[in-house]
Amino acid sequence: MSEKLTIGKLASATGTKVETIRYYEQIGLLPAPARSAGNYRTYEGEHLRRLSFIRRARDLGFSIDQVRELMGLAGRREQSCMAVDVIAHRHRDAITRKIADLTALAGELDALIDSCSRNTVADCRIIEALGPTVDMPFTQSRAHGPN
Amino acid sequence: MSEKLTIGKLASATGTKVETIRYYEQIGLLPAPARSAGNYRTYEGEHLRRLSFIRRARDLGFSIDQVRELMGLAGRREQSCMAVDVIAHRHRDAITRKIADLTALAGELDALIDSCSRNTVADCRIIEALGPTVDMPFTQSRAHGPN
DNA sequence: TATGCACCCTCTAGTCGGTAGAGGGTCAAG
DNA sequence: CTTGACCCTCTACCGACTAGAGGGTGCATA
Repeated sequence: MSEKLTIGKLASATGTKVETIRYYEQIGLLPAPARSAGNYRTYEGEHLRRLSFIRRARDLGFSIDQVRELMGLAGRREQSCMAVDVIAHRHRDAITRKIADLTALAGELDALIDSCSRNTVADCRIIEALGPTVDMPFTQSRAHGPN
Repeated sequence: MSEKLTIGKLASATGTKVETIRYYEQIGLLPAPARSAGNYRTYEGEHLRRLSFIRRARDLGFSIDQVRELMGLAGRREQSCMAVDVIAHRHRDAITRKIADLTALAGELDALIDSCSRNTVADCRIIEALGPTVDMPFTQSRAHGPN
């Protein structure tokens, strides 16, 4: 039983912040460990395994709910892993969509940036492109000011 | 002065939710409008212009702080628009990074998904790849259960 | 033995950009 | 005069943490 860890050791072993570990315990993602005489959390190898799993899944962008699902499924070793596959695919699809969205956004921004003449704000095409009216954006508002 | 708008009209004119408009007022992004006798917000053309600007910038992914900056700059018409250009470029760079991160992630996920044999969880390579130990993930933990 | 320091504890509040709901008031039409 | 759409404020919630206050513990060193 030399595998006892303080929260700090577990944190550095998994590349997680101490606060995050306590947070995972609070939301029921990581089981509450035993406590020492001085009320310190004492983690075992099992916690290390679980937290590593959580970290890897999180690093791959799975949500906490997805991680919960994956961990639930991981325990049922004799069942089909189709459900696991489905979660992974869904996540992959979401990432595909996100990349497409960002790429479209990047295109729009590039057009905006290219149009900038780098002169004064008065004829800045970026500001122009953002505003609905071509001339006099916000000139009235200086009376009561932005913010 | 036929340009007076209720919050609902402003919302549908700009494709914003009513709650979001009130939120923008609360955080000082949109100036507080005059009130009617019945305490209704009464917006003018200027508000419409400002909110349209905000919406477009937000749709392009600028943060609220960036929108604040852009609006501050938009008023100073005689100054150089270099600062505007800088904000746009910074945002564009952030998006480039995000796309790269997501693309890398997608690659990792694809490898994971390809490796799935679609048999039982026991030999599911997805679960395996997530866990640090190849055998017996979480088998002890079923005693006190996940969550 | 005292003291210092790193580490741990709980509890609360803040981040970002809204969203949702409770519990009420206003306005115009029929 | 009632109905229903709209508006008001206030508060709490979402995800996934992060930060800080105010205190306790454990160990090494003087």
